[in-house]
Amino acid sequence: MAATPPYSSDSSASADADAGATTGSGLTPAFSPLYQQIKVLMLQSLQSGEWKPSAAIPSELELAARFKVSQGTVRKAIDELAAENLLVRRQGKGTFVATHAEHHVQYRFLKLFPDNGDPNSEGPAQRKIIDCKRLRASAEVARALALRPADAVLQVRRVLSFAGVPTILEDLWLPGTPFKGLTAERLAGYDGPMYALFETEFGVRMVRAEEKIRAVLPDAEQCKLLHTTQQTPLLSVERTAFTYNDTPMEMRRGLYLTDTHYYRNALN
Amino acid sequence: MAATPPYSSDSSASADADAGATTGSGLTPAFSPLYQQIKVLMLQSLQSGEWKPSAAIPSELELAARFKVSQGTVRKAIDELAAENLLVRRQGKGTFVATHAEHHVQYRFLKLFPDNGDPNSEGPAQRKIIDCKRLRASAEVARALALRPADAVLQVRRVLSFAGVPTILEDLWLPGTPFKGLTAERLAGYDGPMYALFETEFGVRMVRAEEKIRAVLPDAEQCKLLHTTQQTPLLSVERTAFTYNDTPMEMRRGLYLTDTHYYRNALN
DNA sequence: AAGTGGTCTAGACCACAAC
DNA sequence: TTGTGGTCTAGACCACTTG
Repeated sequence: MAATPPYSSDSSASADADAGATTGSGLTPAFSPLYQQIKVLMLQSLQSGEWKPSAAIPSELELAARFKVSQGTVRKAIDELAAENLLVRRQGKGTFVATHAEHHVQYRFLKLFPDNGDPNSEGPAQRKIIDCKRLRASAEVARALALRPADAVLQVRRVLSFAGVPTILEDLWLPGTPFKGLTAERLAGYDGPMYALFETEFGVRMVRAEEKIRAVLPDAEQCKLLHTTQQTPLLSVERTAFTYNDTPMEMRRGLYLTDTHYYRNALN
Repeated sequence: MAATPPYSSDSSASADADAGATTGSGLTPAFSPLYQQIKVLMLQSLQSGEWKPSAAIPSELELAARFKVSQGTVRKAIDELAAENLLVRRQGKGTFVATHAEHHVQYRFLKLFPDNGDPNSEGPAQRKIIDCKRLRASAEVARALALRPADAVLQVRRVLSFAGVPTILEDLWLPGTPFKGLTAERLAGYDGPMYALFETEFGVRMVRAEEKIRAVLPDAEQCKLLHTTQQTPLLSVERTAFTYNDTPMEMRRGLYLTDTHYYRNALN
């Protein structure tokens, strides 16, 4: 890029791939700025495993040289990836691939907090795997995971307790193929967040998620596991988690007891 | 800034105020980059009403001249303000002060959606003011609004219906002083979002909010207003909304019926 | 054609961390 | 001292909107 001016027709941003600033098909000029093309290339490095969770990526100057653009342009690409929580910048040290492990908050996607608002006040959660079995996807699960109906899925049921009090009952479903080999023992033996295990053991990194929340009453079995009554209303939290490329990789349904905890959300 | 180098001790970013790059009190050097100081100055222009909701702010070059910095520096300040939804950029037209009115989504802070996920499918909500009265703040409300207990507050109760079905029952409390003159008639006569009325009539712009969500069972009165039974679990959504400077300006408690709707949340 | 935001560059220098 | 991210600048040019 040092030789060719920006916005020129020669917008080959890298040696191995031409992202193409304009995919002119007549409709929708689809102009894409250079830093967006760089971002796509970096996303590929993340997805392919070239850059692994918690590892440092090349320095900005190195990347600028590799992609033949200025440092400012790769900075803008990194800025966006950092804003999406895919990368973490550390001044003086480098830029690192984000991870669900070694994250100072244990559960990044868990929005349930004790009434006093301080998750540290109750210590780490106790986890108990109730069940983990292989079965065929129901219509609902298949839709959520973009599978064919009756494809193999893994189903896990577990209970989370805080200060010894059962508070969350979770059922979750994972696509069978990427998670082949996952067992109840494997889950029980791991002491970090589940999403951290997915990263290290199966190379699946959850990037974002969506939740649908409702108020419900539990059935008899759910009551027993949560030590509560059928008259106690619970939060039903249905989550779909995605890897790169918006690929759904987990469907989860949680029942939250909210007598001593609440679901916190920030609106901007 | 054109004459003095960056990071110099003469970091007076504007003619009328010296934001001071370092408030050196011995501890915590508190280094603040230039664009952050610019951001603070722009925040003051927003807060003081110099720049009003939906109006255009000066162009980047004008601001650069006013603050005696480069265009890139004011861009970075604007970038952050836009990321916080305080400003909206429109290429070719200018940068505008964000507003709760004329926003293509009617209720920016309302996260309840119909099961099909499309809020347009059910048309606009019907609003009915049940009550609007002046009273003294309870301990809980006083705490949430940072008032003294027994200070005057306004209490409003209303019901929102979708397709004719009562779905949300809301109680909300506003500090008496800033909202002096607000009446049920005033609320009922306005057809835009409540937060838009707050902007135009009282000069109060809600900037962000926090919600605490629980599952609850309604009492008899709540049941009547929502046309439901005491055995139907509801979402209790407790919201505190803030203006500039993190000043709480509204406390609200909503009861959401979630048999045909759900609360949607995006996790990043 | 003029004005506004958006992109890109090259270079200088600061803050922070590690050796 | 070196290397990394972070800030700031000045200038060129592109994309979009409006007259």
